[in-house]
Amino acid sequence: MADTEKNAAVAPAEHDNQTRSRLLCAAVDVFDRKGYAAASVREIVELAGVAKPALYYHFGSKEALLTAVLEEAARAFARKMDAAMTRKGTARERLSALCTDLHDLFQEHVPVARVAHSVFFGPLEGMPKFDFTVFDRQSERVVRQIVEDGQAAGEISATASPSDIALMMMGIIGVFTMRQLHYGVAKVDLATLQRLVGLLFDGARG
Amino acid sequence: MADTEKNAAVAPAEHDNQTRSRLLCAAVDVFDRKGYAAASVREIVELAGVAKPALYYHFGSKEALLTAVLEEAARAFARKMDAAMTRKGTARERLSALCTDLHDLFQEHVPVARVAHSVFFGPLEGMPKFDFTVFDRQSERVVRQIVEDGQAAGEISATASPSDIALMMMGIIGVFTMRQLHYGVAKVDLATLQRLVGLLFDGARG
DNA sequence: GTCTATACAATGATAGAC
DNA sequence: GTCTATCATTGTATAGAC
Repeated sequence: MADTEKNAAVAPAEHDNQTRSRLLCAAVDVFDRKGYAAASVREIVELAGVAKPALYYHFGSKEALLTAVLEEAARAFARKMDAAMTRKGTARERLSALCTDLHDLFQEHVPVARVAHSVFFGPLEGMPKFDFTVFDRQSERVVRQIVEDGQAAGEISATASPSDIALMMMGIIGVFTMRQLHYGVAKVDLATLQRLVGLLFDGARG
Repeated sequence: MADTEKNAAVAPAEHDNQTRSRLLCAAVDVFDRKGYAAASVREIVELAGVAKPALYYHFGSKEALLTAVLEEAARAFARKMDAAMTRKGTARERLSALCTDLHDLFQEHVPVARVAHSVFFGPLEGMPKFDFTVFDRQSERVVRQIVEDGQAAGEISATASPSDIALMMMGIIGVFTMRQLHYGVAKVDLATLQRLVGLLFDGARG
């Protein structure tokens, strides 16, 4: 009873996650275009080129499929944030680089980012249990760290509130992200992004 | 044939828009909790205490019901923005007041604001045709006007880009709005809001 | 204007063969 | 692991009485 299903070879589950990844890819596309609630499993499996039970075999439910998409997105986000944490340079340079990194990350994965964004701003009921505050907490943690380093180096006023500056950075990140993911509004290019960080440092007063 | 239905009195349609307003109110509540796509007309009419055909008599479809909600929200938003445009004071005071006004507007109508926010960040397909850029354009227009007035009065650096400052303001508005409408993240209080505007003027450098 | 009763399509999920 | 065939449920919308 213990070795009834592992009598093949050394590889336990090496057949092909091709079906699984095809389903994930199709799910992102349909969730993005229709929204999670309005997306039908029928359309997802047709786009993936598999039958319906394959989805339920690999994920168990439509809800679990969305969870899998979000968890993969959260891991990619966390990797970028960790990289931003250890980068060297002035606070201004590091915050600019953080914005550029996030800009590039979202640009490379627009559909996934749109799904995550949409679910984050969507309703609570009928949604999978997913702690979206990880994005917020990770962002704030990294920005606060950079700000405190900048204060220690004398680049940022010692009397300034790190959490206020972190909020301003979240605002900058929010505004360019929104314009990157939402159709119909003009995108913020990288040069403008750099100027916004500069404006936060230097002030509008002049 | 011309006067077959207006032979009653002077009042043409004064019976009671009670059913209509009850439906609008119930729609906001259900759209907020379930999201537009997952909201069922059955739940809406039950909450409103009317039967299903009453909804289709007054609005024609579930989609038109959402449109009615959004249009009312857009009118309330436009009124606040017009008021902010004509307010007197320094640029700093006017931008602070603008933030406070929007904060209060959203606070008084959290469910409606959540619905509008959710649809704005939601999918395109299956949604009513609604030009969400009116919010963006109105905000930018008002902020730019205040910034240009501030530059003319010497309160804001003449070399600063009005559109950059407008983007920063949109970021501030975005970050406190997001934290006001989304459950699970700490709200930004009014005092912090004032400090953020101050930070935009004075800069983090100190 | 508002109701009861219903038409009819589409949904998420499963049983059982292979 | 993947399929065909099917289930029970729920969805939006409407016909017709009052």
